[in-house]
Amino acid sequence: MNKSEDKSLNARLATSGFRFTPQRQEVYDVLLEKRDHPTAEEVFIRAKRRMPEISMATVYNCLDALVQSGLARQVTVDRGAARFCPNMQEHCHFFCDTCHGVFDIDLSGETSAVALPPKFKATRFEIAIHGKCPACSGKSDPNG
Amino acid sequence: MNKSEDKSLNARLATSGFRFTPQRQEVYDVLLEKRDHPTAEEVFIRAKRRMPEISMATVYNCLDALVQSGLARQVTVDRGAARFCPNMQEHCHFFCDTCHGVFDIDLSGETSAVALPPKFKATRFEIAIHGKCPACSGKSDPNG
DNA sequence: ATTTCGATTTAGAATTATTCCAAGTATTGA
DNA sequence: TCAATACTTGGAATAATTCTAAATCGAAAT
Repeated sequence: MNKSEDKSLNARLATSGFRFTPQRQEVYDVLLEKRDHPTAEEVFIRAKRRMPEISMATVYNCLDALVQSGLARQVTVDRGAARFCPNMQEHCHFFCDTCHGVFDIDLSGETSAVALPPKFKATRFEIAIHGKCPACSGKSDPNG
Repeated sequence: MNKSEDKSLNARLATSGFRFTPQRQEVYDVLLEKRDHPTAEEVFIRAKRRMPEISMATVYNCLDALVQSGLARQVTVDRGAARFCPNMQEHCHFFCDTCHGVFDIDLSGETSAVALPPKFKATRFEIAIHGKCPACSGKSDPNG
């Protein structure tokens, strides 16, 4: 599945000053396999299936290396555990307040034009949308 | 200073099912006095100056009541402590990666038009912009 | 003004998410 | 192969927040 990803993983890590390790490969594979924005702990649980010796500290280390290498994004739902996403295309996130699912929303074609005051220099931006996903649109929000 | 705020504070709390208390008044006053997006702990320290008996648990409780009553917003900088903001006008936040300051950026006049897929229902959105504030535009980023 | 009942406050314990640490292991370059 | 350094591991430590139980307070009805 990730034959083609392998080379780019190794190269990407290397250009950011990181070494290629089996753990980083495994963590990256976990992210690519199921793109449901898992938390570090969820990544840990999934990675353990094929690599039972892996530790939580290593998962955090690997995720950090992937983020710094531009292979994954850290997604912050307000409070709670950080989530991780290997989709590096320009997109934002939709958080379902009912089922707590996280969905990628494409942003291509948007002409974002927030007018910053003079001298403010933006390097990146995040858009988080909260609401109800299709599966939960009928249900009432348990959180009120 | 907040003679006029008082009534609205009381009324807002009431319509959300909360009681008016001196602690909630104090916490709200702290937010209104210095709009630098303090964390719960910073609010706690400031509130203690005039109300030495106040506890951290109460500060969290009050902040939560204010947020639920629509008097304040919780601002999430990625990871780290939550910050609080009494500006309820439509705006987004600019995070300076150098001095870690948080700035309100006006959004009035923006025609945000993120195209959501069918059946997604948005209730609110957050835009976070990261970069350098005017004071830090000259400096190099200590974080790389 | 007094009673009453539920909301609120408090201090501290508990929990959650994450980072730090020291020791052993693996990887890369000479 | 050997040295230097990065990486992994398990566990301790930390940071932020939530929970808990008991005391207190506030609002509404007497």
